[in-house]
Amino acid sequence: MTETARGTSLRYGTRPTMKDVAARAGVGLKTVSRVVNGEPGVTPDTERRVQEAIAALGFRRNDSARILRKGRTASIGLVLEDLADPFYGPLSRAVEEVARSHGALLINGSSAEDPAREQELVLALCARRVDGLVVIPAGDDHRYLEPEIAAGVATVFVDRPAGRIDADVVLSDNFGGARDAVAHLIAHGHRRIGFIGDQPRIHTAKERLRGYRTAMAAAGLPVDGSWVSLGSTAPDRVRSAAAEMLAAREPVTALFAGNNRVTVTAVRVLRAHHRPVALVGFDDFELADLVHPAITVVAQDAAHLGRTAAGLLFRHLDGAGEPPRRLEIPTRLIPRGSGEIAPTDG
Amino acid sequence: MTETARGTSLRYGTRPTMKDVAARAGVGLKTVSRVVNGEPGVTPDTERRVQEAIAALGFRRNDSARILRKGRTASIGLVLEDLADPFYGPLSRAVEEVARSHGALLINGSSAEDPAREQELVLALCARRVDGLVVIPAGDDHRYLEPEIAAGVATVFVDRPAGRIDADVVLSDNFGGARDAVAHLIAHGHRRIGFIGDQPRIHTAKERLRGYRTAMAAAGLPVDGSWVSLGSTAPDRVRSAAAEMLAAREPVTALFAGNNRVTVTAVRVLRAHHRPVALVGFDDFELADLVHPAITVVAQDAAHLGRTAAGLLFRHLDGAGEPPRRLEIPTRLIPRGSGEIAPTDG
DNA sequence: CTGAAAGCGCTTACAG
DNA sequence: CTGAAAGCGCTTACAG
Repeated sequence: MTETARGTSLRYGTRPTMKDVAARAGVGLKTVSRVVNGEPGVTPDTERRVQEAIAALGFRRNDSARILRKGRTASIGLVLEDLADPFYGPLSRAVEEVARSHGALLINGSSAEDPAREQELVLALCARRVDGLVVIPAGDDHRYLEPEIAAGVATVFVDRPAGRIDADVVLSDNFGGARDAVAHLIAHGHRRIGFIGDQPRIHTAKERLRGYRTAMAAAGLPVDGSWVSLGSTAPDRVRSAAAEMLAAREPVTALFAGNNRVTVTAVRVLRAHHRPVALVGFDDFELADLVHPAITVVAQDAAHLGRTAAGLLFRHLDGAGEPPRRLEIPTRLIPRGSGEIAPTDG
Repeated sequence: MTETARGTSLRYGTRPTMKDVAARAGVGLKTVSRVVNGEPGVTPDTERRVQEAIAALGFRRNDSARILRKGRTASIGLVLEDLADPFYGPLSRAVEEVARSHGALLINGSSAEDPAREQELVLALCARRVDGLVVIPAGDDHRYLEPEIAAGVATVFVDRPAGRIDADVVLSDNFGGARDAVAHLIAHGHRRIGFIGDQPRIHTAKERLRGYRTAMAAAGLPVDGSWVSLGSTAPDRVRSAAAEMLAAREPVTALFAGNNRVTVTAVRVLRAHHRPVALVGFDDFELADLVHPAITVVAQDAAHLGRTAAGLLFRHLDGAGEPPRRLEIPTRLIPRGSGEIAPTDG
């Protein structure tokens, strides 16, 4: 714990290096490297001396230096919309587990649904030389990533496809799930069904709208323009969209909510409404079965999305030279009550 | 896009360096460094030539090399229990925002409540030379961190204190919140109140138990041993603990649930129970107001915890040589219905 | 079994 | 305004 003859120290803010360990143990640098990395070819006696020096100095290998020399950083980046959103927590954790099983760390960042911030984050991660990227894109033009991908940064998009480049993508079956949800409402007798979704520039919103329209068309039902409302999922916007559909001369008798945030607000609006209205929401959430009526949802498996994307990423890093793929994860309709309410004509 | 005379290339997996840019632009290395870092002292013409070379080669500065030379990595580590837990999402996001405002990236890891995994993660982050650490500890002995802290890794513990070392910590007022919750139930007429909490080695569980006991004692109420059950928060364990308390000869008339996972299971158990039982839960959650009866909770502000911890961390990194502090974030009782149910004697 | 030299891609300190 | 040399802390390739 004291200074060595060669000036090595535990001074605050200064860390011992392999050189310091070598000097203290009276061996060469390479021998220290061998011990630290568990390489063979060191006599037990030498090894002991090196270990003692390591312990005495509190040495810990500087992985930044190692990374610079080796080329691989053993870290991957995950860019998503918002770490605080309950949909992305399980997705993140799943990516982390896969990374961990490959000995890699995870650097996480939120784009806040801002394309400029997404790009800034992604390029910062590339500058750190992450081995790969899992991206839930906010923007719709990812040509800025082309040089990085060409330089070897494995990249997989999740939840939404990449824009204007050819890259791996793992999606939920947004179209099929939405179609099933709306078909379910139709099967329960509804003819006037409203859809409140996220901003139309978001891929999932577009796909879910397409599912809605397809189900309506398949049943031979017309879609009144006032039944569809895409935009921000902020409570105020959703609230007024729902209020409008419910107050029309011929009001909707059922609502299809385009994601979990919309569903939560829709539940609050319907609770205050004078007449029962059916509801199916895209995305499951905790306690959906305890609300009254329990909420029928189209569940997507966020952890499955994350696991699949990370798996694809590491397959690339392990050298599989496969062309970009598009994988789709199925969704599941879970009837719980709110989606089975019969239409009540106003 | 073609090879230069000096062999620089866009070959897959190989990235151009400043040296390549310098060669192509016909300038020295230091000039490229100046342009890349926006340093003054470069003529417009030279700058243009360098920029052209950068664009042509698709150069992006390697921050690993930069970090090695500069000493600071501009990244901090966050070790928590489980990224998928809704309590940690907002906390993470808050830490990320503070890091971002200081130009730092966030490396995230889940300990899965395993002390060995916590240590492994923390030391891996130290080896990467993160500038600082925000730790939600799983273990209760953090002496392994002493050399790292001495070497200058700023460290702040959140949600639970560090074990056997003196370090900054930001906590919720677990004791006060629990005491308020139980006092609330007592004020509504309850005398036999059960407490189901997390494993007793976890600091928050101990503190909340202390709050429970203090409130009971303050009201002059005895606590029967069978009314307190600490352990895993897995649904099965919680379910049987609750069932036992409700089936006793003199059953509890109210439950205090020690965290959000316990609360969720308690709600399910009570829903199936033949007689109304009051419930207050520690931790708020989405839709708590939509369940019937709406759930009375003691809310803690996870984002506030994260923001405070990260703020403290960067104050240290910015050179404030303050001694370790212990900050406490207040909790808030939110009455919604389940906590105001009167006792019904069996 | 052991170690000196070169180099990873940058920045720093200095000289022109 | 510009650049050659040294060095950050490791690993690689090689020689003894």
